[in-house]
Parts: sequence; C-alpha cells; structure tokens
Amino acid sequence: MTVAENEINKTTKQNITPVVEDYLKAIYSLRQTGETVRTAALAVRLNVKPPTVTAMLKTLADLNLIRYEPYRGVELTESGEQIALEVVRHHRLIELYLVEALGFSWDEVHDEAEVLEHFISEKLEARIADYLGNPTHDPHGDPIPNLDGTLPETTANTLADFSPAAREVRVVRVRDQNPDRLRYLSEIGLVPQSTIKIVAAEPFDGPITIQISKKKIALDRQLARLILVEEMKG
Amino acid sequence: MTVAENEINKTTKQNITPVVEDYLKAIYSLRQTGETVRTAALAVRLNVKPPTVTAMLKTLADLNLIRYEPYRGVELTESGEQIALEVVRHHRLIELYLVEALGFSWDEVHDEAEVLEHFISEKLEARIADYLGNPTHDPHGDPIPNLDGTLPETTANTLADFSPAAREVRVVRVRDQNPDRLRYLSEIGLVPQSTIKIVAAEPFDGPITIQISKKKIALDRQLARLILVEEMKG
DNA sequence: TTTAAGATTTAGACTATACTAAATTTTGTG
DNA sequence: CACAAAATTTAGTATAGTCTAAATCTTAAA
Repeated sequence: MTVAENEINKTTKQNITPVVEDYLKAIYSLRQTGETVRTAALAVRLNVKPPTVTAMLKTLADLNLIRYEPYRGVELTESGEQIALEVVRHHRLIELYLVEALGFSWDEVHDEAEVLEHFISEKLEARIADYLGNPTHDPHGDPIPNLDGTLPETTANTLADFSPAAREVRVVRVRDQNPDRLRYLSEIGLVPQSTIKIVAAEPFDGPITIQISKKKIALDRQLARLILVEEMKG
Repeated sequence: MTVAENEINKTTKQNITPVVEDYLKAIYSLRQTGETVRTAALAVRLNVKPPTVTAMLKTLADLNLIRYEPYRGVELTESGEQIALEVVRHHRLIELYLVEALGFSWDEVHDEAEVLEHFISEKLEARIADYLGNPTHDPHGDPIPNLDGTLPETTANTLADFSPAAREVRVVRVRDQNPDRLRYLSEIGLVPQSTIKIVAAEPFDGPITIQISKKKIALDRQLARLILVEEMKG
C-alpha cells in the first residue's frame, strides 16, 4: 500500500458488482495463458463489444483493481487479484458441492456456478467448504484458491506437451468447460484421477493416441492441450 | 388469456430481473394482509422512495404483471402471481435446504435466501426439492408453493386471536424474519411443531401468557399475532 | 519509412433503476 | 362540503453498463 488513497478512488464493497467480478475473473484467467491481456480478448470472453471493455477498464483502474495502459493492455493489482481469487474460490467450491452433495455431473455445474459465485455469503461459503472437508481441487481438477488467496500447489504437464515415451500418466485436470466435450471425456473415462497410457503422438499438431483400459483413442491436439497429467509415482 | 398480447407489452424472461421479482414478491406478500397494496407500503418494504415505486409500477403494468390504478393501488395478474409464487418457492426451499443440509439455524437463513432465490436454476431448484423430499413447509412453517403455483393447505389461527380456553395448541408457523426475535423464540422453545398451553390473555392489546414445558412466558400481543397455531387433534 | 490494416479509444446515445423537488390527487376533519 | 394534510405522481436528474459510428493509435508489410 504505497499509493495514497483518495476519497474518489476508494474501493468499497458496493463498487464490486457481479459485472466487476466477471471482468476481474476474466483478466485473471486470460493472464494464465501467458499473453498480456488486451481489450479484444476481454470483449470476446465477456460477450460484450470492445468499447464497453474500454469503459469498464477505466472504472476498474479508478478503483485500483487493475493497472491499465491505454492501447497496451491490463494487469490485476494485488487487490484486484484477491477479488478474482475469491470469486474463483466460490466458483470451484460451488461446482464441487453441486457434484458431491446434489448429484450433478461435471458437465452441468459450470453454468450454475458461474451465476451463484457472485451471490453466496461468506457464511455459506464457509459451510460449503466445511461440508466438503476444505478441498483443494474441484471436479475438473482445477485448484481451489485458499481463503487467504493463495493457490494450492499444482504441477502438471499438458497431455499435448508431455514427452510420449509410452508412459502411464495420471490425469489431474481437465481445463474445459464445454458440456458436450466434458460428456465425451466422461464417456471414454478420461476424468481427473484416471490413469491413461500415451501410445503415440503425431508430430506437430497431429492427434495423440492414448489408451484407457484397453481402448485406444485418438485425441485432437487442441483438446490434449487442455488435459493436464502427471507421471505416476511408484 | 383473454387480453390480446401486443409486441410492445410482451413479457419475456429477460424482463424479469431480480428487481422485478422483488416487487412482485412484495406485492404478493403485502396482499396477504388483506389491505389493498399502495405505493407507500411498497416503498417501505422495498427500501426505495415512493416515486421509484410509481415508475416501476408502470413498467410492471406494461408487462401485464400487475393491474395498476393510479392513486388507488395495485394487484397481481395471474402471470404476476405465478412469478411471485415461483420466487417464494425458491426462497422457502433454500431456507429449508440451508437448515437441513448445511446446519444453518432458522434465524440465519432469511437473508441468504433473499438473494439466492433470484439466481438458482430450475435444475438446482428441482435437485434441492428432491433432496428435501418435496417438502410442503419451510423452517418457519411457511407453506412452500408447489411447482404448478398452487399452495399447500394451511389452516391456522394466530396465537393472538385464538380463544384462550386454557387449551393446548401446536405451533405451526412463525411469521417473523427478524433474527433477534427468532433467536429469542428458539430459546424459549417456541418453534414450529412445538406444543404450548395458552394460560391467559389480557383483553385488547395486552400480553398473552403461555406455558412451554412448565415455564410461563408473557408474550407481546403484536408478536403473538405472528404466531400461527392449531388445536391438537387427539 | 511510409502506409494500410487492425486494434483501441472517443463520442454520443440508450435502458434500467434510483433519487429530489414540485405538482397533483385523495382523504379526513371541522 | 370546503380545505388542509397526506399520499401519489410528474418532471427532471444521476449512475451503471451497454451499444454503434467515428476517430485515433499501433503494427506489419511493401
């Protein structure tokens, strides 16, 4: 906190609307890909037009939630990231809760969580986390941020990048939210914690062939990039 | 459906915002008291100023959700009431769910439900109702509207009006949402399904004395009016 | 190194929901 | 039954978040 706060720019609870939370979450998630976060990408992600994004970026900058360089891109400030992580925590807790407590399947939970994440109280969040035994990962294998805004350790390679030495690997995470693809993956048994064998990988962008309980399956390279695996230990 | 629909006034899903739902619910609940529903009462209930209510009443009338007579009052149309009942159903299912599944106490659930009622999907509503065994009453004893918009049978007198013949009665419903009063009532054991004995009632607006498991308690007349009881059968 | 294409921002407008101050209608009292 | 008090509506304004069209900046290619 080296920057002086003035009356005009003070971030209050009221300023943090669901829309603001969505922008922060989008910036957070686009940043994960490594690229600088630009207006166009945010517009696509949030389903609004670029001028709308520009207007909101100014607001967020005024609230000290992002650092905004016109024409160049944005990044979250410390407090912006805290809020993004809170929302992500809500999202992933809700997803897991719907699966564990109410019998939802993993392809159904995203849309529901996308809404509810903005509206559960601290108390409800705590009860849910408690019920679930303070879990570290959601049904997709995504890490659930801790209450203090730190992330649980996650080390994994994507299935696409993993050197294909006919090795057995464990699926730890599936970074996809498309219900149809998720249903397909469930069907073939490719879900977090399952074990698969990498059989062959075409060079460049060709498909990757894996084996799941005796069945061989060719996976699109793009899809393989969304699947995180780790080497079996022991 | 005798009134012709025109393009301008068509009610769409999008028109039904959380704010609209709150107005419909408020009209529904104020109507229960018998009085015609006026602008001032709505303003108090919804925590907005009267001109704000007037503006919204015009909108609701345009959407065919209410019948609005300027200066005289409003009532819900059939479709307005359907929406109000859906929201009430959500509210009460959520309250009961929080108590049954997540260990909330009855004084904690109202505020949480007040928000979430607007945001749960049909699917989540169904799973919750299912989990609870399609209940007919929430933790306050309030009836939960059915999916088709009908209300389960509820016959009861208020504790204030019940003829005090030293009779044993069963508490069926507590129409109060104030957390402090609800905690007090829990403390003395006055909750839905408990049995109490009416010992004495002062005339007019004096207190009513009741007995709960050997303890005599004087209850404010106004509070007694919020407590619904029925005669013990058998 | 100029310039055209692409990305971004500015300008101006719209909708939903809220407000205050002023005008109007209803109601209750004498 | 007249008129003051109370309730309600009208008029005009504000804010959050969105849009389209036009202007401007950045970048990549000739």
